[in-house]
Amino acid sequence: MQKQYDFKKQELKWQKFWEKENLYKFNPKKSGKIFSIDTDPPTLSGKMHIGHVSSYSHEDIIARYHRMKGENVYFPFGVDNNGLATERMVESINGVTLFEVGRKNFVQLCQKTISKVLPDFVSGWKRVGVSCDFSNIYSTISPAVQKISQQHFLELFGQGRIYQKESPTLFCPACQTAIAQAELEDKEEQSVFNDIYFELEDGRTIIISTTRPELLASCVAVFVHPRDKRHKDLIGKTAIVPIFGQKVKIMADDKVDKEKGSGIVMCCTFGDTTDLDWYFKHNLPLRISITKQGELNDLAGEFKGFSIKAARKMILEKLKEKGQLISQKTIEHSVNVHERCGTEIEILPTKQWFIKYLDLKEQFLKQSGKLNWYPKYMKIRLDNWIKGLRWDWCVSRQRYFGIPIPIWHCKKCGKIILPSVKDLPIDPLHSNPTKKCSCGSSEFIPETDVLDTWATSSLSPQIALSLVKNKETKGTMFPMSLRPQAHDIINFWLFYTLARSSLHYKKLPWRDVFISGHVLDSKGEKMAKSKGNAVDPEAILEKYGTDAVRYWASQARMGDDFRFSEEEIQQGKRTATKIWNASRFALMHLTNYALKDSDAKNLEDEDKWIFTKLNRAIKDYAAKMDSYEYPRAKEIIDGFFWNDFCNNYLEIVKARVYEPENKQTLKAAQFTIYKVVLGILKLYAPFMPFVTEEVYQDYFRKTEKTKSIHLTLLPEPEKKFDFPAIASDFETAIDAIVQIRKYKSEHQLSMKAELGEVSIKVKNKGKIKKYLPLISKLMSVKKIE
RNA sequence: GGGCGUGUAGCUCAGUUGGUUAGAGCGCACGGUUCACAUCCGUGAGAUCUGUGGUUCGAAUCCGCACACGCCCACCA
Repeated sequence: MQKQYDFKKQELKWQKFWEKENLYKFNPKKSGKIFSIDTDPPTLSGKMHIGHVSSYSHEDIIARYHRMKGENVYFPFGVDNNGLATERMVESINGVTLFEVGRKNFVQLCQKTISKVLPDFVSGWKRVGVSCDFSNIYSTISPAVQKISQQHFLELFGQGRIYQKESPTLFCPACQTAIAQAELEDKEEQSVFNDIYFELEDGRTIIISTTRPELLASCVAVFVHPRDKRHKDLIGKTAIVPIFGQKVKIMADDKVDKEKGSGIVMCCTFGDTTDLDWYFKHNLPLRISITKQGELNDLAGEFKGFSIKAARKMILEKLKEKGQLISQKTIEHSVNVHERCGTEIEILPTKQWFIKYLDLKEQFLKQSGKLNWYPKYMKIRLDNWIKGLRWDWCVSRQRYFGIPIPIWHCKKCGKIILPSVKDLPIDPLHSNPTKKCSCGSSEFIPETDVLDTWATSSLSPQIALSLVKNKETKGTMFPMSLRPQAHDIINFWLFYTLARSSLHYKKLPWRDVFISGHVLDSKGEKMAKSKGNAVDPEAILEKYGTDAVRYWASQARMGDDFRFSEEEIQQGKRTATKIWNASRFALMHLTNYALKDSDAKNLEDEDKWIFTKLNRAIKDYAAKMDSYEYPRAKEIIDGFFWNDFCNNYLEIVKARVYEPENKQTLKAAQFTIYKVVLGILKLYAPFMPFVTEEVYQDYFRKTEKTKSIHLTLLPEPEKKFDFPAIASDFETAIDAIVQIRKYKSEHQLSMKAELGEVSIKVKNKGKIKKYLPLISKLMSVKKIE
């Protein structure tokens, strides 16, 4: 063994070893309880960030723990390379836009680019030591996954839960697609609040304040608050919209904010979601003046063809000319933007496909209640979201690189034609139905929309399990054991998966849900590229090694965001070095020692003490791990290893192994060292898989036989090594040692200094009488009272 | 506006079902080792447990209120 632990060399070596040995390959035939993880497939959008390192470390600690408990762990890996995010990546890598190259070429380019970047992408996860089965990974755009997704779509169609409807939809003019409620994000924007005169039919004038004057052409009503005394007499009157001249009714609705502006508000189809509510509630006419491209249309007359922003400026100028713009003031307000591109969303009537599920809110809430939530309070977040749902799930997207909606429309009678399941996956653009339409026509119009990525990701348990080839085993694996994920996508991934599982199987998708947090910068602020405070995981892994970084990650409390801390990583590195070093030192004394259970007969009290402590640590550790409290488990093993084992046990046993009084006591010490070091390594293995493997391979493999520490079983508390009474007495002896050390420290003496004449007072002298010779020898003290 | 969470040593965090002197790591001070440790070990200082009112023989822990911070949702004309 080399003199110093070279993490770079060793980590790479063991990573390759695991891969070569297919160590983490799932074996469906293996006996034992299955622990299956619905791994979150990272989005193939370039680089792994520090948050990935953290969250996959968490999952991996859990996976490794269960594997070492003897469970058959199914820990699959997939990449999400379906949809808008991938399109954007492909565009930026290749320096083209999809509009330039056309749909067919673009899809090909996507496939090509994906296969190019995938190996590098996956290697990042391997470097983090994630023990997924990388021999068989899935991709959400693969034909197999397309088939699963389309098949489930057809199933919902059969249930009557898929419908297409022209309906006001959240629409992103930049991405040219419909988006879902969950894809909205708030953005603080500066805007101008414009006070505009409206004339009434009876000649009076009112003032209306708006930030969106370009929508005047879409104005369909004016609202006041029903209990606003100032405007009571306006209700029922008719106003004339400036410039465009349409006559609109003035109505009352209690959603109007009396304090805002003049307390009179115009309703346009559609300026925001309130307009939408009013449109439905008051049965208002539809006046759309904006196109999907974000320009004004015919209805806007002279402003047709201008962008929203340009038109806003022009209309304001015209109002000014006419004397109808009274005042303007700059305000900060938040607007709804598309989370993928930051563009302000519009509400436009478009034809979209929906999954009907608003009627199932109660059922979803019930399912949420049946899940085991870690931490518990995250359930409330999901429940609030479910209660607040207002729209059915819009699953169609007007994108190119996605899973096609498997539908044709008959050109003659308009009937919807579905493919049969055995022909899936299909792209209606490139294939035709196998039969004529019932009306006799054989001409079809393909559906051009693709499915929202969440419509596919929500089937992740089905996708993950599709990789399991053994049918019998697969049948027992749903619901899965665990869904690990971050709290930011509870409303997306977690909810949608729960909903799909409910719709298709009337079952929970998993038993447990584990929620992790985000990584903040060292000051506790959100990391963002724009702020320049993002941490590059490559550099950190390079500098400190994976074990050290995982050590930092494993301090994160479940559900909580936590800070990036280079100090904690350094602590991790120290721990890895200490594990390597202490093991090396301890095992140095075991050359030529062959483990024999009979050696346990001659255990000294310090051996019995450390065994008792180990038993305790094992028990506490397991309890914490079982409830996903790995930071606490790590603390337990840290304390046992560093304090009890290194600083106390090794220091005490040193003399015994250097100069043993007899063979029996030496062998008892060697027996203890063997067992305890191996125990420590195993307990650390889920956290620090590399350094523990290094020591295991170097010393234990030849005797333990199992080819990797990660395939061994965790130690269990053993009754024959439990000596509570002796341990308690021995603990008192250690207290006495502490008192002697204190005396020496206060007198600025070396710990080795001989205290011949000085007598030291210790507590509980009676209890530790039998240890006085040992203490006296260890601490070089003659007189102890 | 609604919901959730957090507030404990200079910093980051533990504190199980309320129970004798509130813990750890880092940092700090002092000392010792350097024949296991690109170090390590020891000793120590440092906390009116955010505030406030209550329940109790007893509260960091339970309850009410207030304040601060963070997040989610809604609003955002």
